[in-house]
Amino acid sequence: MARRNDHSREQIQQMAITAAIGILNEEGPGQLSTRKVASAIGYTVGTLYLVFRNLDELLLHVNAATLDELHSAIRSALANQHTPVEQLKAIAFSYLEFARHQYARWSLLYSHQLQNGEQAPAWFNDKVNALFGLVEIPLKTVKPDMSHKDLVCATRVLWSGVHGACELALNNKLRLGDEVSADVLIHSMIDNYLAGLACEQVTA
Amino acid sequence: MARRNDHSREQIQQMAITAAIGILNEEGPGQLSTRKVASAIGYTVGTLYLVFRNLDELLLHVNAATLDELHSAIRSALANQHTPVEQLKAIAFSYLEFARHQYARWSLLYSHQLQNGEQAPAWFNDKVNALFGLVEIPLKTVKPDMSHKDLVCATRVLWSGVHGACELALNNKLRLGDEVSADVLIHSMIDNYLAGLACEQVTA
DNA sequence: CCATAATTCTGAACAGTGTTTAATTATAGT
DNA sequence: ACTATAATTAAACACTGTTCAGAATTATGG
Repeated sequence: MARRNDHSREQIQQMAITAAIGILNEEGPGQLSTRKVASAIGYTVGTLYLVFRNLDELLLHVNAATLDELHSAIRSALANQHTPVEQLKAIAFSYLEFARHQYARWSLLYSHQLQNGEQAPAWFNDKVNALFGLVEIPLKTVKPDMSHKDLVCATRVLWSGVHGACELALNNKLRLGDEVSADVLIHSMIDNYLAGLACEQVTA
Repeated sequence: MARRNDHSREQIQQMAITAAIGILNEEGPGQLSTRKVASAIGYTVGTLYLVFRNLDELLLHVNAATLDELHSAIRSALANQHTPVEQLKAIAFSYLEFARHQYARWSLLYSHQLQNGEQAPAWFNDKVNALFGLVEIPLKTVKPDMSHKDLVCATRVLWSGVHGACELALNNKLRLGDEVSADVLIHSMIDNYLAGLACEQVTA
């Protein structure tokens, strides 16, 4: 059999992405394979390679969908907060919550590396930049006299700091006792880093 | 052929670990396989499974060796620093340098997850704790009135913060411009977090 | 309406992976 | 010397990502 023409290429693409996300959520990253995705959408592997260059490209689209969901999760968490510090914490904790509840997809965001030194496409990088933008807005309110360079720097410090705490805490790599949790780490990180920025302001 | 008895189990174990490190350094994590390690030491896969339970256990030993090297790299960087803040920065920057120069092994430290929810053995966790201990010493000098809980917390915040900055910067996930680098992020992170801790002290 | 061209899709193949196990061989003990 | 024991291999199993010849269907042109 061949030439069913049941779905367009775009439809098959979207079906594959959805199926991959399903497998990721229900069976974990180790169980995701091209054959499994293909059979989940009622096709064979060959068809998958007609629609994606390789598995890497499929995963890139899965990651794009994840970035979109993370973006809207953060935006809705942001809606109820008014002071900039509360906003920054809302971002951090919705990030942590997302990592906890969508662990497989969240970790794929970082574990997935493009091969052969290929660059992610621009539309993908735009999604990443949009996320950093969400942090930059309240940060600029906290310290309006910041240069652009300092704003970029502070944004990345907060992002990678919170990310590192999430990653290591959720992977049990921090040898935390009962007293300290990821939440405590993030509170301390944000409070003290922002306090540090404020101190500088006084002495400058 | 069989029963050569050329090496003891411990020798084969050590040869395999060394060979795995070599492959990791020269060909990258994607090229590491049981057959390759086995042939590099002049044996077949079966012998490897006589000496390690599985590939996971071999990688655990590779990681243990990496932790040891990281420990001694930090200790030698620490030797020339005298003020606690300089010591904390020396730790952070030798961590960054280690990540840059031993990237494959450094990332294996975090990407390698034991399967089936198995726990790392105690002797491995001791090595991790020893690293955190290196941070705790100068941190306690900076702020001697800290509770144990606060010390554990601050240590992990600094560690995961610096780690997150290294990971994301080295993986090009931060969309940094030309102005900002991993070094700048780490300086900002440590300076402001410590300044934040100091501010608290005044107001408390 | 029919022949031909173009496309979709499959199924099998390839080279690789981790892991297990039967069989073989060299050594050690009696 | 003979046997029991331990070391080692080679082959197998079930999987992986990827490619590709060919089959089957649709679309096109005369």
